[in-house]
Amino acid sequence: MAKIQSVRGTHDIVGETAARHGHVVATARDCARRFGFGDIDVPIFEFTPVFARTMGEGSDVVRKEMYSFTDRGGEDITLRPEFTAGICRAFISNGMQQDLPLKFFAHGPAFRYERPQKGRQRQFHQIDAEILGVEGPGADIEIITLGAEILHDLGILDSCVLELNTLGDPDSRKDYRDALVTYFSDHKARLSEDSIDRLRRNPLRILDSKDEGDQKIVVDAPLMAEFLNPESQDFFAAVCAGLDVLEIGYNLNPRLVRGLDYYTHTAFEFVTNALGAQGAVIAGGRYDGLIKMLGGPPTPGIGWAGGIERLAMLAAHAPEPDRPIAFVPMGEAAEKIALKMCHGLRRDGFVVDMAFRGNLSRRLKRANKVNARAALILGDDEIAKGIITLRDLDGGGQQDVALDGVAAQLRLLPS
RNA sequence: GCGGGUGUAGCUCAGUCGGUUAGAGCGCUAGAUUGUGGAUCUAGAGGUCGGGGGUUCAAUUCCCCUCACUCGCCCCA
Repeated sequence: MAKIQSVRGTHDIVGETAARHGHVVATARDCARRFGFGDIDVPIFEFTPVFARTMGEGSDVVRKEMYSFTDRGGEDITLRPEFTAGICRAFISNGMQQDLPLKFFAHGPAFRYERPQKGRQRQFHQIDAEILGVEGPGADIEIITLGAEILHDLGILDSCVLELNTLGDPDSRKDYRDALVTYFSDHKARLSEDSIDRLRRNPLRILDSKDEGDQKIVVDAPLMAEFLNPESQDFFAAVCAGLDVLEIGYNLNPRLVRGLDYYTHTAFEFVTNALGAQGAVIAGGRYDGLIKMLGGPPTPGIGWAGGIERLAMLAAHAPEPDRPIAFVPMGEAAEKIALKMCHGLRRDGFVVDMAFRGNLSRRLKRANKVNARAALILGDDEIAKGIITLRDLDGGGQQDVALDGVAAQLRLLPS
């Protein structure tokens, strides 16, 4: 490593990118609050079993994508590859079952050791929403609606499609899985290598295979719908009906699946075709068996995660921040007065930028660069007269303003 | 983890069929304008041509390895 560089799959988030990321998070959090979600912040690392158990020992993420290490105390630790497991662990650790139902919003970095691509980094950032303790389809409707509304607020709902499916309750799901294994085993000879592997580890995922040969076999595979018991059918119908009422469009996709056993009922993904292979921008589902599996009280849950990098790439530019006022002191006496005046203006709510160096010309150039609305120029001349020069950087004119009238005069500037 | 593409200035990119001091635009610094920005003009700084090794009289250019980015697969947000 001749030149110091960031670790593969990690990126510095600066400037325009930082503004866009901030915009995604702010928009999502604001939206989540309107839906009654409270903030939660859980540790960035957990004991490895928290993730290994919840995501499934056989899943790719656990088998080969986790950042796991032994810490100095000998503990087996893993950087979070997702949010759900940590939030469920926090729910158990803090005895929150008394407060059900609970609705949480979280955001922050997550880590997966994957081959990086655009929209897929090793350190990436997610927004996350979870509803715990609601058995009925109302939670499914609300969590999906929240996702749609965030996309709407970001201005990208129209470029996304909501893919929707149900896995049914555990009984339906098990019956279906068995039927699939039987069916695909009969066609094993013609399945791709990947899918033969999936047959053992995660048969539902064969439905989602992109291999052409697999797809020919999948066409005639049994459908989940045939295995849904009446309760599961009613549940899914209620979810769809709720989305219909809210006029949230969706595409029923019987091949959208979740491999792990504690997933039940609703599975969904908001997908875009604008990001190549990394099309899922918000995805989630119901995980009624998860908290029990972690050793907590049996508690239903549903949630989703959204990729901030992906959302930020799709979303329109972040709104322009408030334009600053540039404060330009000339000379030592002015510097002293400026220090105090700047502070006062900032306390009054103005955005004030004061360059730390440079002559008048230099500082006005900087003012221009930071898109300042106006400049306040204070030199010996002004001090002698007890005024300050207010220069309108849009119009170009300037005027003398009494020192105690600056705030009032600044408010008069047309934006 | 598998298969392909790409790495030249802070940024976007030319270029060298292997040959003396590697270029442009934008940006940056300074001056024209010692207290007045945007525009213009002038000058300047900035590159171990991603890194290492090999072939060669000579490598930024050809070969190998490696690192990073990127496209697809896998997986997923």
